Amino acid sequence: MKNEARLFKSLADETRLKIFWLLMLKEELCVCDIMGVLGITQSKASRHLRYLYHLGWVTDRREGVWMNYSLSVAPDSPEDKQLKLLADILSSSPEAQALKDRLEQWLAGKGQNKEGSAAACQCS
Amino acid sequence: MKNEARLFKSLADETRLKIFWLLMLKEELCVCDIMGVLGITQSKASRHLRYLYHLGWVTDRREGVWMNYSLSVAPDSPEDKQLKLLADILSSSPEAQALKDRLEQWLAGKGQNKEGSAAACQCS
DNA sequence: TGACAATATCCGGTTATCCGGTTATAAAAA
DNA sequence: TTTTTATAACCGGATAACCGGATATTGTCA
Repeated sequence: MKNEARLFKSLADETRLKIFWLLMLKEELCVCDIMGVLGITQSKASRHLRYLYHLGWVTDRREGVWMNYSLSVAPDSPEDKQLKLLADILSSSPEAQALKDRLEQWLAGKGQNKEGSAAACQCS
Repeated sequence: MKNEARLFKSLADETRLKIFWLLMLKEELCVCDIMGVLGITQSKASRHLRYLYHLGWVTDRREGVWMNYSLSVAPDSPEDKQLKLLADILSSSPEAQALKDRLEQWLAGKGQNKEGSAAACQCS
């Protein structure tokens, strides 16, 4: 059952849990979005995203300089059920609601400057 | 979301996962059952069981010298749904099936000697 | 009471995890 | 080509997790 334990280990870190939550809310986010919304260092954001990537939880999509991440579970797969349950658990947390607000605020601010272009990442 | 992370951390250890699985199969087991079926030291079995106890996943019931543990989730509670999903995930593992066999074998062997008494724990 | 059996806790050693800071890579822009 | 920007990988150091063996605790029985 080593695989199963490893699966849960990926959910056992608060930062990774928040990243899961953000990606369930938004579909696709770049590293600098995660950094900005969670207020963490680039090193930390990237490290956890690669961790999830190597486990197969997320896929990456390059868009010029930006690396976009999104959840990569097939609909109706066991992983999909697990994610739905995870969303259930997280959504009842007040902290998760606050994060949702911060995400929307962040994305709105991003849309203002250079709304024609792909993105405007005023990181730090 | 610290609480949620801690919750998943309790599932992130292979031994604890196996203990969960055994308790889902049998309802109530003493420490020496866990030791015997999993082939682990007494120290290890007891430590993980206390860990789960302090998290509220299991309850203990003293029966003379023996300490019996059982899952303590209320029916239809969020934790109950989590456990059902956990059972789902684990049951598809071949290792889990093997464990189930070993458990039945162990319990059968236990019933033979002293079948009138509460138990006969030929530990080690 | 003393001896014993099952379990809990303590001790130290090893390993894994997480972090910030730094450096390397890759794509765009100048 | 050089520079800049976004990201990935690497490097110690601090902390936490896990383990086996030893010891303490608790209940039972003679």
